[in-house]
Amino acid sequence: MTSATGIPDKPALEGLEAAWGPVWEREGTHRFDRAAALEAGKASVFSVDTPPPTASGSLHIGHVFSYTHMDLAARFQRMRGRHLFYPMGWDDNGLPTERRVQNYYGVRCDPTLPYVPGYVPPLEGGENASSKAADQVPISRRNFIELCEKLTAEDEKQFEALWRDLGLSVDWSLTYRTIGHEAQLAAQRAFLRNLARGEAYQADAPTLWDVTFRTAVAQAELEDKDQPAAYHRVSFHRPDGGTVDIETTRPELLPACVALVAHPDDERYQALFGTTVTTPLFGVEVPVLAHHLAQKDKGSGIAMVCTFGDVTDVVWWRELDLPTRAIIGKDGRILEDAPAADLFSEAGRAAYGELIGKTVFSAKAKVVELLKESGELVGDPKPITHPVKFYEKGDKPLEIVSTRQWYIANGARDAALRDRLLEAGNQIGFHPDFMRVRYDNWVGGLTGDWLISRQRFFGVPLPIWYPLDADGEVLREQPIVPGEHQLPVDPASTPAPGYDESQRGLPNGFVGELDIMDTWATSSLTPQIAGGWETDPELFDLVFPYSLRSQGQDIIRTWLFSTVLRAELEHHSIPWTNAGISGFIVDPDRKKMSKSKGNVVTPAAMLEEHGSDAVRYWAASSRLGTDAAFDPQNPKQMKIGRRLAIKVLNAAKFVYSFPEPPSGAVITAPLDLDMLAELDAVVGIATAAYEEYDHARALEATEQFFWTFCDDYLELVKERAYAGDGSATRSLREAIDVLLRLLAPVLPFATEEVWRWTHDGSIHLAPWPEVRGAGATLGLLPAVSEALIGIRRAKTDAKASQKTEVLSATLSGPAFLAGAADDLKAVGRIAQLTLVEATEIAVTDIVLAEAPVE
RNA sequence: GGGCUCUUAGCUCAGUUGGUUAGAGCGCCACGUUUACACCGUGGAUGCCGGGGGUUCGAGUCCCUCAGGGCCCACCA
Repeated sequence: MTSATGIPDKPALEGLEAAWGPVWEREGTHRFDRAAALEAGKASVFSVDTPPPTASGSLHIGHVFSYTHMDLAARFQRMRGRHLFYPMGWDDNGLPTERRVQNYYGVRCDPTLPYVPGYVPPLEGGENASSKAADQVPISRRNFIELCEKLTAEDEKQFEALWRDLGLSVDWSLTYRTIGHEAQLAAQRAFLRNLARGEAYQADAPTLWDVTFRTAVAQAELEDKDQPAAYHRVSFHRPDGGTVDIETTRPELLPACVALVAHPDDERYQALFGTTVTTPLFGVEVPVLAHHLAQKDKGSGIAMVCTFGDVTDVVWWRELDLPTRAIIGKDGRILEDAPAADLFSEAGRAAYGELIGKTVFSAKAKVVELLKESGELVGDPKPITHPVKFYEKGDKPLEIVSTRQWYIANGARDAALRDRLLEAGNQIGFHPDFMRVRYDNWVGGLTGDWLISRQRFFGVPLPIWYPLDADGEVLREQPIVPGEHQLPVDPASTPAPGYDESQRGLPNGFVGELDIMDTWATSSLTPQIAGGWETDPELFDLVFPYSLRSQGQDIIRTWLFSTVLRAELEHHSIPWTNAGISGFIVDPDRKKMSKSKGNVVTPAAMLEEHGSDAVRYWAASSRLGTDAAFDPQNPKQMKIGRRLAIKVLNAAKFVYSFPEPPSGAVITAPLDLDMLAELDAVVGIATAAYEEYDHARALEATEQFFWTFCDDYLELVKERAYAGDGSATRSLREAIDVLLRLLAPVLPFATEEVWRWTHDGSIHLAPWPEVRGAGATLGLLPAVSEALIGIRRAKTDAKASQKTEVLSATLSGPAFLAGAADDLKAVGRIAQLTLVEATEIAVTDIVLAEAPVE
């Protein structure tokens, strides 16, 4: 224990972070006391499922905002006597890390290369390194992963330092990494159990594909972006020599065309249904079919179906049982061998030859050129802007490629599961409540199961092998799984159970699955990872379901949903009883603040400039779910918080400067009793607000009272306090003790500094103030304050100093004002005060002395 | 196209189940260096509560409608 320290002459906010952070660490202030929690029982635990920030990204103001909200709830509960289980994770697995490593070290992964021990990358800290793939040195998968681990470890150190500076009351002994051993174990175990129950399965199907990262992506990771495009009117040829014109934005997919589709009711095309037409340039015969999804008013009303231009093509392809003639490879370039090549006309083969190896973009230009030459392009392309699906982290449109992938059932194709998930959502307390709608909408709108496999390198491997038959064919439908005791396992470097490594890739041998799991497949298990699921049952029982999930609203469809899903599948339980959803930060123009704008102030610089308490105050003054405007050029809210924190230091110093109340001092003065009764009411409001995760309301009520306490009460009792009046000095100390604790969640540094002047031990482990039921107040403090304002106004109007003596004045108001008449006389420097009973409070007949009394 | 959310002072926002004369902070104006605080104090001015209609004794609050922001989802020929 750090013993009580002296009260400094000039208390300051500077240096409090550096002073108290290490003390909290040394004293274990934020440590989860498992033994005590076990003793007190599960109900005594408050467990927090913390969002693991993406380690390779940078923390921004939005993180500070939402992590502070979480910390406010945690600190409140800790002071309420709950045992806090408050871990922190780092999401260091996945694509953002890979991308950052590529740029930082100037390398890229090529799994076919051998491992080079002691490899030294071409760049170190090359933030401005070229991101052009051509300039990046190919290295082995193992070398690549080593670099990933190295870089994320560095990032995580910086993140932890920032969070400590911000004063997050995380138990830093409870950290995890989503690429770490525990996370891999939990992710693989959960997957194997999904597989055993039939919830995980593999399927060969058209998949949304990012050509830059060369991986499949899931529905939850999609983002629409408006893109320029053009309608190209193109003529197909009827057997009778006539033409059918279609409009397409993707003429380069003509060689992948498998049909034309129009609406069954469309009279213009009814005669064509059941006939065939031939494609322009390539001369492939394709059927004209009817389908209700075709829209009469779009383009020419008849659409070309290609494998695959968009998700509607996939629907048509599936429902009309069309052939697959894909021409786009996983690298986004036109394949060398077109599946329909033998159907092409002579000219078509020549045309296709000119497309091979081209990107979609250049292939399009080439096809348009050829169509113009052949006269099959009608008119000029009409430029449009339309939404196109992108991977949220990518910058090229997604293609649809047919691949074999792993999925987890998410209710999209299973009404019973979907209902269970909706019911789970109902059981969770969303804060604010309307955020549940976003969850419901997402669950209700799912169009397919969750695609969890990724064709990447840095992530948790799918723990699967496949046998090879005597001909060396991979038997995909007979996956080999490890026992749970073998986990975590990397099938790329460990042989399948029952096989020797020498049999890898050989007939009658085995191959390891190379795909890894999507990062959400791991982070959907954060409660299980942090809580020791299956590895520490005692702990898991204590903390699961968690008390609180805290997160941003932008990841309801990903993290929140997937966590509910995994908990439902594995435990038939909700993962947490409450979900606190923070809004996001908008810039002064009401636009979502984006990193690209360049006006981003780093959190570290902000904490440095304003102080952590000030930044926390800013976050705390916004309610959950509400977007907060933030102008980095003019951070007013920070200044207000800073002012409050400084005021706390000074007011407390002032209070403690009065003589200590004599032992046995009793609070008798009406004004003192009334002030404490008001404070009691504030405790009630703040407590109820925090219990509802309404930290902003708690802060507002507390802050409002605190300023009244300083500006009015403190002024009114000054004279009595100087004189050593026990009622006043005791009241002041009791009040400041309560106020400090009410403010402790928001201003952990300033309140701790002050608390330790007179207490051993941390304020953050002090009990939250109790409502004492002090009863209704007379309203004496506000009434006297009003009278005081009258006196002050008279002096201000007279342009006189507040020190000016009042020779005489008349105070009218309720009779109870008499109880504070002496206090009013003292602070107002009133020589003679006459009391007149009235319902309205007013100070009249004020006669000021000529000059201030020195 | 569907859903959610917001619109209150110049700015950022409170405003509970409808209830006197609608609040706070910032900013602005004036005054004041008072034995906690100049990173200060005191006082003051500031409103078609987005528009329109309705319910009610009474509407910032409830209902309808229109307009405008923001977000999510859907659509992508």
